[in-house]
Amino acid sequence: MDCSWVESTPFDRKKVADQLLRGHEFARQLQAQLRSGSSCGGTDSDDLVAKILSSFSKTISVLNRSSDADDINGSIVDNSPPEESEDSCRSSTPNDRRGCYKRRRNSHSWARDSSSLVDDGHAWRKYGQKSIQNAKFPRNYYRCTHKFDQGCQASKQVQQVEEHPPKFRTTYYGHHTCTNFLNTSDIVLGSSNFDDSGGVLLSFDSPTAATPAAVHDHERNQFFLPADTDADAMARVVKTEVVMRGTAAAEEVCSPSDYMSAGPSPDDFSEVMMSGSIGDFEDDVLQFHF
DNA sequence: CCCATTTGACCCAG
DNA sequence: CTGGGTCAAATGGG
Repeated sequence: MDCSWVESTPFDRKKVADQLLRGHEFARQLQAQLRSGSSCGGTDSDDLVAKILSSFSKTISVLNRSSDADDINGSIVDNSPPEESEDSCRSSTPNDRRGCYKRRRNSHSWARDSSSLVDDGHAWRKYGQKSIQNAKFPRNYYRCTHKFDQGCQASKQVQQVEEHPPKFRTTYYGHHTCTNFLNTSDIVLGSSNFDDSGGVLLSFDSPTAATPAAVHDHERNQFFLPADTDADAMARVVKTEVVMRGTAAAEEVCSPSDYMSAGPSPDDFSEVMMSGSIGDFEDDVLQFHF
């Protein structure tokens, strides 16, 4: 229910809706190309990816300007000096934890289902476990090990959702800003896991898309990549999504204009992939939430 | 001794 | 008020 940015200005709202629709349309075209199988190395695909990137970059840029630097900025980068609310309240009154933490609000998240507990290449520290109502299995809460020494805001929840074919749902929140990766080379595009399962579902949810136009045409932007989608094509779509997310973080570090004009280099992309912990794609579903 | 996990209490959003 | 997310003391392993 957090749509403060939507209410900011009608001008921004229209801009966001326009850019989302553009991105949506480009994505649809890209999807068509992927399905027709004529995308390998084609300049059309690259062109579309560039357009999608541009649209979503602009969208994020507008969002970053419109929001009060709370949700989007705060959840992605903790570049700003950490407000000492945490420390102060902890040190002053150890037994009174009222107001000592903020519950995560509508931060970006994406979920993946897997049949086993796979290592995503990041160091996680478990900090909680809760039994969830109407759920057979407890939910486990993890944060990045480098939350405090590097201010990494990434966290994840893992919950077993099925027993017989064991199925674990991992939901990731926030982005890794830490630099500790266990094995980077294996994580990104180095595997042939793309083609041995039933395909991958990419779902770009938009919980903040209260914009009428956006909701109308953009309720759920899904890409289903068939099992025979080649790794290259898959990488393009995922790259699109990941760079989108990386953009917001990048804009905190460098200036938006830098990013917009130059665009992400392949190196940037690799780094974003890492920090997003988009790992191997052996699993069934990979789902993003914005 | 250090660090990760466990676990009950605490806190907040809905 | 309740469910769920987080904290932090206690505990255990290396």
